[in-house]
Amino acid sequence: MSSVPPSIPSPVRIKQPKRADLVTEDVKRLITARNLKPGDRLPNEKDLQELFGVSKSTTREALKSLEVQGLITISTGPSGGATIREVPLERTLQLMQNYLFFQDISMKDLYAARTILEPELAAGAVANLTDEQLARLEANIETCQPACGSNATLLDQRQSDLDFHDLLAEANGDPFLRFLCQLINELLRRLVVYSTDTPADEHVSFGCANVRCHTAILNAARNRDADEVRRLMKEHMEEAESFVARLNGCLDGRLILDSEMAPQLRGFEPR
Amino acid sequence: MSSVPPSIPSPVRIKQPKRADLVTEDVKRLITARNLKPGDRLPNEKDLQELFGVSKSTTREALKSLEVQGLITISTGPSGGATIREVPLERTLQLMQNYLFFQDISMKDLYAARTILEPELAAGAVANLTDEQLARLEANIETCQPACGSNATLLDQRQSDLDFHDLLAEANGDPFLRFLCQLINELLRRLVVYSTDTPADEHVSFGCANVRCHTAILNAARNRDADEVRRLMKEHMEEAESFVARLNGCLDGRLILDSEMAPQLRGFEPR
DNA sequence: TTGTAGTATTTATCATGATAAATAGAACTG
DNA sequence: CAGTTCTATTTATCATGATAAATACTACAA
Repeated sequence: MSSVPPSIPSPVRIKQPKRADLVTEDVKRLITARNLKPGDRLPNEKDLQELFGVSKSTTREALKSLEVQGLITISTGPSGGATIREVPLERTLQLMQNYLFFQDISMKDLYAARTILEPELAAGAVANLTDEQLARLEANIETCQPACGSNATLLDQRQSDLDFHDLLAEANGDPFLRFLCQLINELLRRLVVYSTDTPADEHVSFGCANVRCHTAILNAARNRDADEVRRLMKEHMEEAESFVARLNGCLDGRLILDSEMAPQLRGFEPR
Repeated sequence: MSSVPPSIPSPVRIKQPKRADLVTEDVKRLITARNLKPGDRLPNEKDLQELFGVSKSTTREALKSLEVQGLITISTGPSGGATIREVPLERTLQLMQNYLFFQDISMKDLYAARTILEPELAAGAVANLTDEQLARLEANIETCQPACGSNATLLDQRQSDLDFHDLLAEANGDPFLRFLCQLINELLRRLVVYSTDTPADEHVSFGCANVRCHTAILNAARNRDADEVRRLMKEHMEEAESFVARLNGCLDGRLILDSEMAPQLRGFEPR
């Protein structure tokens, strides 16, 4: 018999890591150790097989893992293979939604976080807003003017409303706060559904209120009045939450698919 | 399982989605459509091959993708194969750290978000805290008493300090706010490094201040005084940030590996 | 110069096993 | 009954191609 001691049947046996996962880790170490940057290339499949002493299928699974994690793209052709890339925001948001799919997140929860974060995000963006960004904010408000719209148009407006907040997020210098707000915006964008029997005029009221709030925020931002922006945004969030509640807005519990997301997910990287 | 469908050469080339990714999407649709829950099993490899009309390697890559995303675990043996699971928090945090690896997040950014969120998190937890949780908080404070410790012990105390905040997070009823705070805690836990030449007594001061703050927060929590908890936590965050700054704490820019994380990542699921 | 056609490289996908390891459940044993 | 062994099932990993498709580059033609 071998020298391995008779494994004591413990309640939790240690799961043997799979080779592909070990290779994935090795590649990550390689990235950290060699300080590889987006655009740098990994060795091709054949070389990786030799480098780590594993078979083709194991190598391919490891690369698949890195691809799913958003860390590499793979292309065919000469000088093809795996290229490191900056993990796209969209990819991260999608992976996060896999998690939230199983959590019982309510609209109330989302708005609780939003009411805390958005005012600070907006206030922090005020100082950085360029003329161009201010112009885009103004243009966005135009788009959101609720005219006589079909129901589909009204839903489109809910999407455009969110763009206003994404634009503000872009102007904030804090990448982490930005990320948190983008996450919330994305969740609202993908998962909010309204009951079909909601009267259209309620939606119109919602749109009008948003336009009013956004306009006020934009004006305060033009005056570089961060405190006022914070105050207005807080009000806006509280009002918006009550509108959503009145419209029976709730979160759709479903898995987001890759194909619903931005094209960068497909792995195409211009340069 | 025959040949790949021919593609018509169009003027606008769209990146052809890979088969494995299409299969991954199909499985996700299956999960949503059939309302599959954690513990439910997918068909085995062979059946999936037939179901989707793809080869073994493609099937395996699709399963690998789902596994990396944390949506399934795979086991061998009779009645083995892919089992749906709730995406573990740890998995999600790791995937998110892949994203943040490329973002230039500073300690200041992290503490900005923390100072906004933690006070609300703590205040929201007060009403829900059970006696058992209060006891655990108290026990945690004991652990963090900075005695005469080696440098390694001092760093361990930084980790234990974070446990206090994780314990509070657990008691908050809002799963989304909880998630955000757990994310921050995890980032601090994994990525904060201190310069080696920091005097030990500064670390001791830090530890003492934390114990003081945590004690005050615990007392206020026992009195179910949410406002006081909020106020104390805000103070605590501001003080902690200045301590970290004085200790030259900064974020280690590296990729987190699976093996650093909790065992649930390995795919083991009791039941 | 500009566009096209050819060529070599590399991944994508398929096919078809073989051996090893993990595992659940049945059969056996003290 | 409790523990062990046997056995069938299923994935893990390897091996070894073959054909198809995407792509970078080069050579050639208008």
